[in-house]
Formats: sequence, structure tokens, C-alpha cells
Amino acid sequence: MSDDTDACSIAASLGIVGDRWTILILRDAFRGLRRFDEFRRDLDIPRAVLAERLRRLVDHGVMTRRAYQERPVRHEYRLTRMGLELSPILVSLMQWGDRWCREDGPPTLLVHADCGTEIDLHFHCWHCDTPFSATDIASRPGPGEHHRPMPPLEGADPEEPPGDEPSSHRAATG
Amino acid sequence: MSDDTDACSIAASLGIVGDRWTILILRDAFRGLRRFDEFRRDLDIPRAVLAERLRRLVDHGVMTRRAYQERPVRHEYRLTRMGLELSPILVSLMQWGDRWCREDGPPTLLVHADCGTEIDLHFHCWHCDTPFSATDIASRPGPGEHHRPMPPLEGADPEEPPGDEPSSHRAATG
DNA sequence: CCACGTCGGTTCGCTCGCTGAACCGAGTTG
DNA sequence: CAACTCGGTTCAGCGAGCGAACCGACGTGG
Repeated sequence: MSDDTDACSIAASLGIVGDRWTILILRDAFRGLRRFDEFRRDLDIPRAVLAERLRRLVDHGVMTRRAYQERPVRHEYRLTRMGLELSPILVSLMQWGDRWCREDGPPTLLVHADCGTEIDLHFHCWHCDTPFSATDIASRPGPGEHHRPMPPLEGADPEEPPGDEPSSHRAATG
Repeated sequence: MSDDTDACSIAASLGIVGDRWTILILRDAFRGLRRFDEFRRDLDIPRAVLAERLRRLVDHGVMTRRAYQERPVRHEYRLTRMGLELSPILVSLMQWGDRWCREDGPPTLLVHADCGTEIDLHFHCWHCDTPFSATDIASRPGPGEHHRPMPPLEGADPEEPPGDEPSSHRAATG
């Protein structure tokens, strides 16, 4: 693969979590699963693959392996802070799937635990105090090296989504 | 694979974009690349794989293929609205990589085009008017079928990130 | 006219990773 | 001591990814 890990943090992230099984394991971890066999049964994943993926996640610091009992010693896997911070990725994957991969509406809603309000993960500029969309994103060099510019973006056909309106807010093209 | 596509929109999304090359192709599309050879050279991806991935993306409605010239007829690939709405996934992958996969700081910053303010993709409850994190997420059944509950989440070791503070949504560095 | 270059692919062996199934070791249960 | 649990490892087979070659439609230059 083009190892543009240096120039692109997306490529860097994919080096750790850029694989279907890994994402599903993490999803299950967010759902509270911790044990090898829980993951294995839920995902119906080959044992060897699960073992290898968990090892990778632990090696990278995304999960920890700790004994939850001695005699016989058995281990469980938990998300670290690094792992917990993957949540926006999983949430955005879920919301995109909700929106574009089904007609019958989301099977599960995510809400703010404190108040039960549905989670809304859209771009919002705290400076302009306004929502915006992908076409309103620009890029500029960061403190790290290896910047590659991103020209202004333009979509192709503005095909309508299957179901409802984009959202209550989200102005942009509308 | 456990085809829990019905129960889980994450699995459904992964069925379309759950593959390393596909994500990198989409990243390049967001950066403005459109032609077969642009993708191929930038990613150094095998031609056959690129052709197959683009075909899949077009089949699923994420990109369109349209001729940009006749004689000889040549095609370009563009993001549809469905594709453009993948941006939160890519942005969150990028921000996670910025934060956890490098010490030297992000190579590229994404900003709101209108005002240049850095993009901040964190959870924010518009009801409580407060930011929150993964551990403050709960779930409940949605309108679709097949709900699977998510118990309250608890991380393992609250290991510190390499760089700055976690919460208090990091404003633009400047 | 013919050789060469460009662009968007397809075809072809080879290899490498995923797969399901079997096996294993430490320990508990009956 | 046989059976079961849990967390793995090992192994043969197969399919997906790989680099390289080839292809077809067209423009270019000699």
C-alpha cells in the first residue's frame, strides 16, 4: 500500500483500525463485550483472526488485556482511552448506515445518557455558530510536515437520499 | 462474516466502505481526484483492485461515473451526495490519527471554508448545550427492527494521550 | 504508414491472508 | 476420570490482493 502514513492521518488510522473485523470488534467492545468468546460468538469470527486482531489492538494501545480471574487465568479486553476516542468514527459509520443503507429507519438510536437527546454528529462551526457540510471544508498545513493540499470540493449529482430530509438544520446547499 | 447488517448500521456501512483501499480512494476523491490514473498513481494501487473498488462504489451509489470526453471516451469518478456524506467518517479517522498516531502534530488541518476556523468534531448535546464523550452515550431502540441494547460503557485504563488535554473541545491552535 | 504515448481498463500467475476445523492446556464440575 | 469451559494455536485449502503484461481507442510525430 502507498505508505503515505506520514502525510495522511487517515492512512495512519487505517493502519490500526482499517479492517472490517477490527471495526466490528471495536463496535462490540463499545457495546460492552469484553471476553474472547463473547466476541467470537457474536461476530462468528475465526478464532485465529480474533486472536490476531485483539493482539494488534492491544499492541497499538487501543485495548488492554487484563486477567479477570486466576485459576485458570483468563483475560478480558477493554477499550483504553485511545480506544474510547474511536467513538466518533463508529458513530459516524452508524449514522451513515442508518441514513443510506436502510429504509425502515435506524434499528438503534444513540442518545446523550444524561438527557436522552439523540446524538447529532454534524459539522458545526463554533466561530460562525452555524452548521455546515462537506463542501464547506477547506484544508491548510498543520504543524506537522508533509502537507498535501485539498482543492475546493464539488459533488457530482446531488441525488436525493432515500428517506427524509438531510436534517432539521444543515443549511449549505439547501 | 456475521451478517448482522439488519441489526447494525455499522455492519451495513462496512459492507460498502469497510475496506482499506476504498477508504483511501474516498479520501482522494474528497481531495479532488477524479480520474482512474490519478487514483492509481496517488495510491499506488493495483489497477484491477482500483477498477473493482470504483465499480462497487458506483454500484452502491457512492460515486458516479461520467464521461468527461468523447473520442476516446474517458470517464471520471465523482462523489454523489451519498459519498459526500461520508465526510464525518473520514474527518473522524483523520482527527483520531492526528491525535494518536503522531507526535509532531497534524500534517493537515481541516477548517471551515467560510471563516478558516478549525473543524472540531466532538459530541455536543444541543439540548444540554454541553460537550460529552463516549462514556456518556446510551442507546435505545429506533424505529427500525432488530434493536440490540448497549450497556453503559466503562473504559479500562484512562491512559493519557500523547499530546494535549482530552476534553474542553480543543479550539483552533491559533 | 508506422511507432510511440495516453488513458482506462482486463487478464494472468503467484502469494498471502482469511477460513473452518481440529487440537491444546489449565482448570472446574459431576 | 470423563465432560465441559475458556482462550487460545495449528493446519490445509481457497479466494482475494498483488505486480506485470496486455489491450483497445485515440492522438502525435516522423
